Amino acid sequence: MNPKGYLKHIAYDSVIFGFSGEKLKILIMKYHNTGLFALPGGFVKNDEDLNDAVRRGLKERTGLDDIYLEQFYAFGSVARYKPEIMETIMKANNQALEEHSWLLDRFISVAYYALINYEDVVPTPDALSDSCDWYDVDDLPNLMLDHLDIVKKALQTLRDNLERKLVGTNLLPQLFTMKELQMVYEAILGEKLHRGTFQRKILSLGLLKRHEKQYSGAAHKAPFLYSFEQKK
Amino acid sequence: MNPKGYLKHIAYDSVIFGFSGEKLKILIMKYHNTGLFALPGGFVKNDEDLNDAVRRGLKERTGLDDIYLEQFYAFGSVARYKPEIMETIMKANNQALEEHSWLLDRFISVAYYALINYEDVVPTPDALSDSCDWYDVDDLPNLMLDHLDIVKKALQTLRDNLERKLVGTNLLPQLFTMKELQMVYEAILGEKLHRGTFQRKILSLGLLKRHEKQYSGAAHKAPFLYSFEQKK
DNA sequence: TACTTATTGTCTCAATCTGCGACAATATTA
DNA sequence: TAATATTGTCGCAGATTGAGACAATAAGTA
Repeated sequence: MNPKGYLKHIAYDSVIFGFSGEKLKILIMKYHNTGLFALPGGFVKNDEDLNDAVRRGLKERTGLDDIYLEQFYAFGSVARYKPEIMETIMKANNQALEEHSWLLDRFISVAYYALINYEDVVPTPDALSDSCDWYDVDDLPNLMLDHLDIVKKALQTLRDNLERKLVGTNLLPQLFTMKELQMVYEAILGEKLHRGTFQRKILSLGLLKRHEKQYSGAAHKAPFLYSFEQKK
Repeated sequence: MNPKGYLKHIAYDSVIFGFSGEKLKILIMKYHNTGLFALPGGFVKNDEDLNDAVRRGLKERTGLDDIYLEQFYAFGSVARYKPEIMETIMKANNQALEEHSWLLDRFISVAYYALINYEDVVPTPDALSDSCDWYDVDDLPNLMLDHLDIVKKALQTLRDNLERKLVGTNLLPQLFTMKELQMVYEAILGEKLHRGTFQRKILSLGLLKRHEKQYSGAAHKAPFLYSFEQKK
C-alpha cells in the first residue's frame, strides 16, 4: 500500500484502437514540456479489480462506458525500469518527488487493447499530459519506454483474434456497410481482400442483420446497412 | 521493495502440462498440514525479468531448462485477495508472520503455461509444500483461490494456439510416432480425430522429419518415428 | 511355412471451402 | 435516355477436408 491508495509496482497501459474510415488509429498522449509520447496508462487502487482500473482509465480518456476490452500481455522486463523518465515527467509538472516516490519504483505493466467507435470519442488528456490524440498505427511518434513493443504486440494479437472474435464491428458505428467492414479488416490485416469472397464469408457467419439501404447521394447502386446481431 | 528482495503485489502461477501417453496432466502442489492444493507459483526478484522469474521457478520444480513457456493472462480481481489462506499456510510451516507480512498483501498473478516432456521430469516440491504431483486435467483436487479458473483459461488458450504454434511436439520426447502425436492433439482438444486426415494434415506442414521405424514387438506393421524439424 | 491379427501408410471420392472473375441491378449525373 | 461507378450475387476451377477402403507389414500361431 502507499499514501495514494494505489498498488505499488503494478501499472496498466492501453492501446486504444479506432477506425477513421480509412486508417487504423490509436490514442497517444503527450506529456507537458517533455516531448515524451506514451500510451494511456494508469494504476490500480488497493480495492479495485485490475480490469476495473483499466475501464476507469478508459472512461476518463474517451468518455465511453462499456467498451470492448481485451488484456493481451504483462510486460515485466527489468529493462523497462527507467526512473529518470518518470522523474522528468514529474518535474515538468511541478510534482513533489518525495510525495510520489512510489512512482519511481519498478513497474510491471499489464497491457490491454480496446476497440472503440472513433466517431463518438473526444480524446481527453490527464493532468500530466497536454494532449491525447489519434495517430495512424503506421505513423506513430517516438514512444517512450517499450510502448512501441506494446503497440506491436497489440496489433499482432488483434490480427490473431480477428476471425475468432468477430472483432471488426466494435470499430464501427451501430449501422455500417459491407464495404466499411471490409476496410476495417483490411486495415487490421494490412492487406487487400477480395470483395466477393469477403462478403460471402461474413454473411455465412449469420451474425449480421440487414437493414434498409443507404442512399449516399453517389451515382451508383446503394449498399445495404448492417448491424451486428448478438446471437440468435 | 522489501526485505526479501521480491517485488510486492506481484506473483506468478504456472500451469505445467505433461502428457502421460494417455492423458493430459498438470503439476499440482500440496501445502504441508493444510490440505490446500495449488498451482506452482512464485515471486519476482527486484532485479529480475518477470519471464526469468517463471523460468527460475520452473527449473526448481522440474529440473528442466529451456522449456516451452507462454504467458496467457494476468489475474487481478480483488476477490482473489484472501490473506487468511496465506496465513494458514505460513502458520502450518512455522514461519514468522511479521517477517513475511508482505506475503499477506494483495497480489496480482501473471499466469503462464508450460509444455514439457512428462518422462524426463522429477516433480520437486518447494519448502512450503510436501508434494508436487501430476494430476489429470479432468480429475483435479480442489484448488485454492482462483487456481481452477487459471487452469481452465490455460486449457482454453492452449486449444486456441494448438494449430497456430505447433504446440503438440513440446509434450513428447524427441522421437515419437504419428499415433502419439495424434493422441496429444486429442487429449488437448478433448475429441477424437480421424487418423488419415490427421496424418495428411500434419505431414503437409512439412515440419516433421521421418526417421527409422519403431519395432515395438507388437504383432502389426511398425510405425515410423518422427522428430520436429525447426524450419528448413 | 502358411495363416491370422492388429495397425500403419496411403489413396480415392465426395462434400465443402476459397480465390477470382463476370454479370446484372441500381442511384445518380449528364 | 445514356453513361458511370458500385453493389449483390453467381459460377467455376482449384484446394482443403471428412470418411472409408485397401494393401503392406510385424509379429504370433498352427
